[in-house]
Amino acid sequence: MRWSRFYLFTTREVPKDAEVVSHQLMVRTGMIRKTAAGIYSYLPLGWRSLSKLMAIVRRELGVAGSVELTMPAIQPSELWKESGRWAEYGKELLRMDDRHGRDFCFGPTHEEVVTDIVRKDITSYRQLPVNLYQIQVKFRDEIRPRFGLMRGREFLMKDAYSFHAGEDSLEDAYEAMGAAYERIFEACGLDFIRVEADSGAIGGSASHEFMVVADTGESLVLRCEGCGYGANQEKAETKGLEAPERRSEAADATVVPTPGKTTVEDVAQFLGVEPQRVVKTILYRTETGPVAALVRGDREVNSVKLKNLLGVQDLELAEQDLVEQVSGAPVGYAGPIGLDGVRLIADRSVEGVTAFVCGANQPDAHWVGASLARDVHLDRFEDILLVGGGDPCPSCGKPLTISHGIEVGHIFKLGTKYSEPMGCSFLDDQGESHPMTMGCYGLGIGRTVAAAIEQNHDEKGVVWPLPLAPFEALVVPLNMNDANVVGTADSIYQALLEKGVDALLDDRKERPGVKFNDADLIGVPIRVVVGSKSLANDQVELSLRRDGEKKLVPIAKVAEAVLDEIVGESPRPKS
RNA sequence: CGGGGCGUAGCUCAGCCUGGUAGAGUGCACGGUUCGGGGCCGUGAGGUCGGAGGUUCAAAUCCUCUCGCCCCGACCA
Repeated sequence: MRWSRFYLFTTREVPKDAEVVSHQLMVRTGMIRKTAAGIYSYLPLGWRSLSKLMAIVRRELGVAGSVELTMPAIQPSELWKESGRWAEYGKELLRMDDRHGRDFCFGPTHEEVVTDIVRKDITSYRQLPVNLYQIQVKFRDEIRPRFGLMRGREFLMKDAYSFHAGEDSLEDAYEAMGAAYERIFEACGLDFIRVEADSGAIGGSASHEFMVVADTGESLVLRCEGCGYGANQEKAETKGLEAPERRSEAADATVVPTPGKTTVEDVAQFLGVEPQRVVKTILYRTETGPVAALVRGDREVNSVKLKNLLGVQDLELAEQDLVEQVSGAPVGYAGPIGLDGVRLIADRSVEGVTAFVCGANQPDAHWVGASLARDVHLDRFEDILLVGGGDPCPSCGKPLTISHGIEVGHIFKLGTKYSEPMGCSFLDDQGESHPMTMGCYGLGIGRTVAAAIEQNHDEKGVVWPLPLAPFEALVVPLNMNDANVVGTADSIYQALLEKGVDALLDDRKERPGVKFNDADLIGVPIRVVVGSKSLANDQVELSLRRDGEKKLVPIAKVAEAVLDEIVGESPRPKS
């Protein structure tokens, strides 16, 4: 491709609405253009990188046994009503109606559509398993789209769905897809981790996320350096926290005034105890009534764990009125002692806490010297703890580290969540009908490319890993008025094309400085600079964007040398 | 959904408080110079000041409404 005929316009200015590097660079390099909030056009340079990723995805999913199709972006409400999600899915679902007043939505995901397809074709266990995928534009009406392609409203996603006669078959597909994801992200040169994720209250028996470690990531992941355990924060467990020092417990707990002390920190300081000795009582509202969650004062409740444990649909922090109604005191003074008519769920972190402090269920007062055994009767302790960095690993006990991650892929064992209500069933060898067991597998195309930039850039611009680079090599003639320079550059460019190298020729009549800066910005991995000085010795300059080291190469051997670099840059299989 | 901020040239922004001829840098066009890291000199084109209404002799500037965009928050008692 000749730059002068390509559609590629870089900018020096950083767009004011771009906060993260990947967004800034994608705009500055002319990869994307915002069309509306959270909605982007993919310009030619960006589309080339996205296409490279899509090619890798197609290749690896083929290996995993998934078959490509394309489903409609616009979906009829009937299917969503069948699965129940028309009512469940909130405002993120973009709904619309047609001229006849029929309801539709712009698909944020395609479980309903694919299930509808499969139930019409598959009737026997002999036809299973089935594994289908598509790469398609989706829409989720996010409250706050941000970070460019990282969290857009419209986005490109690969989504795959598998259908099985049973758990074993699902397990096979799940592993095959997980392995494919690892190959894909490895091919992209990404530093990623696979972590356990929450699989929700309904259906799913397992779920993993693929996270790219980056400070700009919006998710939190916990990892163990020791044994390789990894989980996102919603799912993460811990071996058990060290209990605060035991205290002998007085005969009775007493209520003390704590005027205006509504936070654990304030109460602990006011009473002169460690926050670990406070038991925190958090009230939630659910569709099955209020719930009180107990957690050690220095820790937080993991509401996802709590929600799963209770098996409820809705779980939200109780509003002020409900808190007063349930605890008889304003927010800040709830406690487990004498808290009637509310389900009490205690985290394991409170188990060993003796002589503790807790809210007295009356305004401006707390209990001190309370005892679990004497004052609160709890049958058991649950895991509803939000695990943090430093907590012991659940499998080996070493301290976990916490980091931000960008979720680039998510694989999920769905079970029969969709197949059952939608009647997607098959006959087994006994002639009995069963709903199919399903898996689904998502991979964010735009987000993965953004993550790759997030992880591969310097102060001058993008430093593309070769597999995702929009071009593999850039040929830069420095002086467009020098016929020899232009001619040599052109013949090198042609030679590269003949060898199958994805090459870009910067044939613009620009000053060298402009060309160098643009070259650094767009980050093409291999650069061939043709200048009159080295040309005098029949040499050109070859360098890699990654390290910038220049070496002189005879003109006749340039194409060969570029090929060598491409081979050298290609990811090697991990042993 | 709550709070805050911003909409002025293609882009980044001044001007608004204190009403009176629409500005800079960059980009773009043309000419010259330069030709290995966004060089220099000159000339020029380019703006319904987001939109509507109001106040005023006069509104980018003050008031009201509206649209768009951005940021923060949306929970730990």
